[in-house]
Amino acid sequence: MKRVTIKDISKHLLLSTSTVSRALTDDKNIRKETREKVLEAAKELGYKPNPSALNLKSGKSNSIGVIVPEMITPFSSKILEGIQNVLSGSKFRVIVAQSNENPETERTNLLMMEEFRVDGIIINLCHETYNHKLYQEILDRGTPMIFFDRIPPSNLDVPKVLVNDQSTSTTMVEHLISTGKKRIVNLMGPKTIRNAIQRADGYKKALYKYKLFDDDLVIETEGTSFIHAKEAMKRLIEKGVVFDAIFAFTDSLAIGAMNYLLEKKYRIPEDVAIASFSGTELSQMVFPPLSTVEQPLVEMGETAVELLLEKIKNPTSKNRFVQLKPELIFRRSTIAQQSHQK
Amino acid sequence: MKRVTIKDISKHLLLSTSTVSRALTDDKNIRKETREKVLEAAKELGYKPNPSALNLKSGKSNSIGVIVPEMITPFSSKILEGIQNVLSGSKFRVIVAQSNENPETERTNLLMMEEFRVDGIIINLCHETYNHKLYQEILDRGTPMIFFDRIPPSNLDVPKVLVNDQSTSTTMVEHLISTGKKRIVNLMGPKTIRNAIQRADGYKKALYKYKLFDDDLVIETEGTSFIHAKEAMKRLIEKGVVFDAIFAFTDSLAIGAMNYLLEKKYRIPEDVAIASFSGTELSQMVFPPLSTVEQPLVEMGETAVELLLEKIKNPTSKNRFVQLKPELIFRRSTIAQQSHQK
DNA sequence: TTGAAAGCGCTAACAG
DNA sequence: CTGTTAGCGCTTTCAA
Repeated sequence: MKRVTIKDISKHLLLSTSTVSRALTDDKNIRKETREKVLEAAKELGYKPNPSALNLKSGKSNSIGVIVPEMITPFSSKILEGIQNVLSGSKFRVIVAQSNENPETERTNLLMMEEFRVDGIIINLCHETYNHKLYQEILDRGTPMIFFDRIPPSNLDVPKVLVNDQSTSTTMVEHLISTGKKRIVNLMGPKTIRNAIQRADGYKKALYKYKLFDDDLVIETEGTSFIHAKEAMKRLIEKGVVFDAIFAFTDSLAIGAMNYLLEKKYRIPEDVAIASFSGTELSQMVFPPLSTVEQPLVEMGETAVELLLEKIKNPTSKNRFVQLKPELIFRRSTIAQQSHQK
Repeated sequence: MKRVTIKDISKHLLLSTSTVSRALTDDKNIRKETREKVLEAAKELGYKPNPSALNLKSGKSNSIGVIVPEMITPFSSKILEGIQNVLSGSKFRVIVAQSNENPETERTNLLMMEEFRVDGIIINLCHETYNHKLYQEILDRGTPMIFFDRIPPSNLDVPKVLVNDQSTSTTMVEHLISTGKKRIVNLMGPKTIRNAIQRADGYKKALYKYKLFDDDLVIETEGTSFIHAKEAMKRLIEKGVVFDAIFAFTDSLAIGAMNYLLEKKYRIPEDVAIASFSGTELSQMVFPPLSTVEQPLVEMGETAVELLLEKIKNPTSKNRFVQLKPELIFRRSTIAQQSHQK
């Protein structure tokens, strides 16, 4: 019941606590046999270091805060998997908080992380600018922050990791064009998210190139849930816009749009092809499965921690900006199959 | 940059640290004006207590460990939302770990939580019995544990929270029967999960009642992902089993089965109706949307923390077993709509 | 009502 | 190579 401390070991072995500490910390100033004796006793007595004591001493909390906008989709889950890959077995623990797409909640989470004295924060924003000042303040007060996926504007000099939204979007939209589609909608997500704009830019580039662009084809959604996509599709159709394909900001939006269309008896992809951008299991969980830009999410998580550990070790290190390479996956939502009855 | 400590306040005010501490901890042995003076100075200087120091003193870590089998589906996300609802603004922080449906990883996570000296653990098992001994050991060593959703066998006396799997399953299956279905498959999930068996029992009860039971209709899956459902469906069909409805253990399994059938040109629900059990957004994200037993997941998370806080406050308190009431939601996957062209 | 001092578990500077 | 001592930030006796 009572935890074994370094003192217990020292009493047991008739040594001083400092000697025990030295053995445990692999200090050079100790005789080999002594160290071994201590290590053995530690194991025997079931000694586990007390993190609070370590933390008090070092002034660090040995924990890393991860703040994500949501955990409804498997997106954040994948990121966390990457983070845990790197951190498991290390002294660091992971504290997770969700902002529920609400910048005020994000603010609370950030302040909470600071109070907990986390050694660093890894964050995926839910609004591009809302908490901009706070990010700067936290950085100034000495907590390193790494941004991934939805990052702040470039006037904030911080380490970042994401995929190249723009050029990948262009490629995906070109794929749609290559299948013969001419009226491609961009279901672009909210303008308050940087990536939505980036991906829209990539989309535009492709459409300009093939002289297919039309303002009516770009439609903003109020949020990122599948419900927002349904609303947007409704608006679009009521407005009388004709379209034969959709390029959506995320899997959730693509799915919302697809379900709305299926309900209205559209055939996918014959009447309307759908492509999305994300890389979560969701794209394979719907029918027909979605063509999508698959981001290397686990790797993104891993990279984010690595950038953070770098910053923790050397706070004055240069702020790196890592771009990962996504993969384009083509599935049934954009490629018709020859039909055959069951 | 440097954190403000209680000492800084004491120097600033020419008081002793103990007085400052008293003011901050709402001790009665302090003059009102002194307290106010201290509080004001604390605010002015931007004082934030150092959790590590508190923890070292109290021997507690003021953190709560949450261990979930997966975060691919929004299930755990909802639970975490409930947990954060109760805990936000409290002194407790939440440490999350995923077991990836692997009992060995679960074991590692449990030991990690113990090393971190969490004040308690909230856990959703990934295997009914694998780590049974370890649960008991951790409890014996003094860390309270609350189990939710997938709970251990009843010979482990611990607080638990879940919904009534069995009787709710019966009701849902009776719904399928009421729509005229006679050959209802139970896609039951792995037998190593208690709830799978419970739900199967509920299913059987309904089928016995209406004399519809047939051993061939019960099919176990190897795991809980949508891929396992596809495999199971394939096996079932190859075996030549005739069926007109499916009752699935979870949303993921229901979705996997549905997609497999849609691919094979079955009509849902006309050829095969599908009902599931879970309560995540997933059931609404597919087409047709799934009829499902919607569990109050946020509430489940809230209840779990409350049970835990109770145990933390009073370790000898009786182990409560809370059953929450789920809601049956009927959607298009079991109820055909009159068809009309777009 | 306040201050001085001890101590939570651990590390590290300083002696020996 | 090992022991003594101080101190991280805070709470809590014990005295005053």
